[in-house]
Amino acid sequence: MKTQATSQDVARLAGVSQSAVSRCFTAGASVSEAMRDKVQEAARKLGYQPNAHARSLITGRSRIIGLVLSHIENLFYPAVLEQLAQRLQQDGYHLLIFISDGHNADDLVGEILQYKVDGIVLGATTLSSALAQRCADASIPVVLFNRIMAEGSAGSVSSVRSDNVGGGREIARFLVAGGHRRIAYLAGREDSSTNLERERGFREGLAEAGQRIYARAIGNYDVLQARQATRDLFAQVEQRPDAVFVASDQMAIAVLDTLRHELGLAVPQQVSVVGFDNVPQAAWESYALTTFEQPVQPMVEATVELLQSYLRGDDMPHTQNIVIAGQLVLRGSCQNRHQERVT
Amino acid sequence: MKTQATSQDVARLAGVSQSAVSRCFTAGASVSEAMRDKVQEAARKLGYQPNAHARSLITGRSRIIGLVLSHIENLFYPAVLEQLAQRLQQDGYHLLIFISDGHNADDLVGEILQYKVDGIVLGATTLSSALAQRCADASIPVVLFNRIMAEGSAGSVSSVRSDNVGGGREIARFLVAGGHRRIAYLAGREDSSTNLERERGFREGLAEAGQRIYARAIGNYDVLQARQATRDLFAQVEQRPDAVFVASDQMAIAVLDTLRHELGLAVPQQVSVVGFDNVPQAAWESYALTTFEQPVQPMVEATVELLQSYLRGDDMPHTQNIVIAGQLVLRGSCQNRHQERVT
DNA sequence: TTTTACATTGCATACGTATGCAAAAAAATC
DNA sequence: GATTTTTTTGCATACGTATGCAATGTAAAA
Repeated sequence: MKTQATSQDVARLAGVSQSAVSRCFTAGASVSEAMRDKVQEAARKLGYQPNAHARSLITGRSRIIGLVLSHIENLFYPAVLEQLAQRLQQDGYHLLIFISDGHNADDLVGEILQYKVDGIVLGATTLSSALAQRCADASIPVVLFNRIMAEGSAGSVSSVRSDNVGGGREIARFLVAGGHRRIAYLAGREDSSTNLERERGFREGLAEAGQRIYARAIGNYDVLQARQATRDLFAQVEQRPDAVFVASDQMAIAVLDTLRHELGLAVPQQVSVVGFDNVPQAAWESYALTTFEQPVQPMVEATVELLQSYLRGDDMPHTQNIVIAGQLVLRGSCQNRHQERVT
Repeated sequence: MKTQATSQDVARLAGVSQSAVSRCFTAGASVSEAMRDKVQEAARKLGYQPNAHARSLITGRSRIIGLVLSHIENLFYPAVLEQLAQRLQQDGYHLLIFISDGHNADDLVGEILQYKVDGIVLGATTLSSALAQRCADASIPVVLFNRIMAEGSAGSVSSVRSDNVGGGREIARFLVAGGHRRIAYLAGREDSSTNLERERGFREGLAEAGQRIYARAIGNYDVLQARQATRDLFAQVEQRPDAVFVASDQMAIAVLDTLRHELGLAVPQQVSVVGFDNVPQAAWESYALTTFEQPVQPMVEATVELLQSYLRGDDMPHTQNIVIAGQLVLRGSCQNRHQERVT
């Protein structure tokens, strides 16, 4: 159980002072060529690595970003995690993971604060305004990823999300243009900002064409509930929906399977299905799900930019809500119903 | 930009010494009822949270575990990450994420050492023995997750993996028992321990029945390469394979899509397909993939146990290789071919 | 009451690094 | 060569906590 080498050890071996060693490992410090060589040589011999904790203690920055996730049922998040981690790593930051089960949010914020993280990304849970205020008091920037705060919350919490309203609207227009007349909506968690926005846009889009949601059920972003909701929506054979917009790809895939394998309905011939997210699995040929893309890479980029401008101490609006444009991705799960009417 | 409260601040407000505050936040320290109340009251008022970096500086433990991942294309890892993070969190540990692209392994180990992590879990990359030695020198326990070191490596590196050999063998027996006579193998990365072991077990199982691998191609655990490999395997119509064992579910799903939608072959009627991992997507009805389960929960549990016994300083064999038993999960992607022969 | 044991508290120090300041050394200017 | 300017280096200190040690207070035993 050896103990790791410290800058003191390196200094002793190299015959210089500890501060000289420190300067050799600090970008932009004033160090002569000879000194650098001596120190690096000694450091290499001892396998020295600066102690990040001691460093952060004195600099006041940990170069750690806290990422809060809840159960990652949503297939959208693995890619987010990977890209965010990779992007931050380029800049010398790293992600510390916190799993929220929805009940421990209070303890969780405490733990996060202990690590004196330089920033927090909330990926899959929402923060009560009290907790957000606590982070703000500690002057830690918080970015909500793919969600926004409930109305009227205190605290300076920024957010990055895709254009949920626009996406919902575009999907409505697309389905209407495709000749659908009985368009259903399968909701996610009713209180989530993603669901609220997508549904709002969807209703607007339908209204433009004088339509309304023909039938509605709730899936809570849960696969099993989505399956049950599908059974409910398509229970009465007469006048069943001819299209359904499902609030997430994850659920949409479950809907597709339920329609095809349990209810014996053909997609897209009898029912068109549209999802939201464009998770990798939506492209799998067996599903070929038409969906609205949430562009992970730009969203991650915006998140990192937001954090960094905080860290640089830029003067900027205290809180910023960034919306990233997405686009409809057309695949095989929808059909144009005009032709069949004509014939 | 307020600065966060320190134990000094709390001590001043509560009218006690800094050490008293420290003791109130240290489990098992000697503190009177009255003292605890005073301090907690003051701490609450100031929103005090102990500084984890200062703490780890003095205790020598960071309560951080480094998790190294490469590009998480493999659908097996999201569940691992979540469960591992959650399990460690229960014990007051947290995961710090490092993404390896295969080239930066050297820098990566340096960065990990800077954070003085209490342990390292290598999830999706392999470590050269030199780097493993470096961690061993720093007396940091390393656990390889789902992989083992190349032969003859130095360093004390433990591992947790599923029974790849047994799984391969069982799959071979199952396919043979199902009356298949032209059984193909689609390999993953040829130098990976998972692929080597699965293939070895598979060959053994076939040999028991006097069979051999009828055709073989390489997918490198990559979806696109797996698709190309599928085309190659099933190129000649005559005497094409009647079954294929694919080294990962991820690839197996791509194989299924290629067979059905590109080559027009019916699964399981014309070809049986077996995967490995039992990722959640294997259960989706459109694939219904027969596969060998790698049980995430027990593997995570074993990993945590291993780390903790190191941290407790238990006397134990310097390096331990734990194999977790899995089981074959039967779904619809395979068919028994005996009947069709009889008729 | 006196002695002994024990629980509680404060003092002082150490963990490993970064950085302001002054001293020293080197380079540039005259 | 003398002086000024610039670069390089070491000294000393601070970051926020945990902990050994001694001092104090309190309860138990005699």
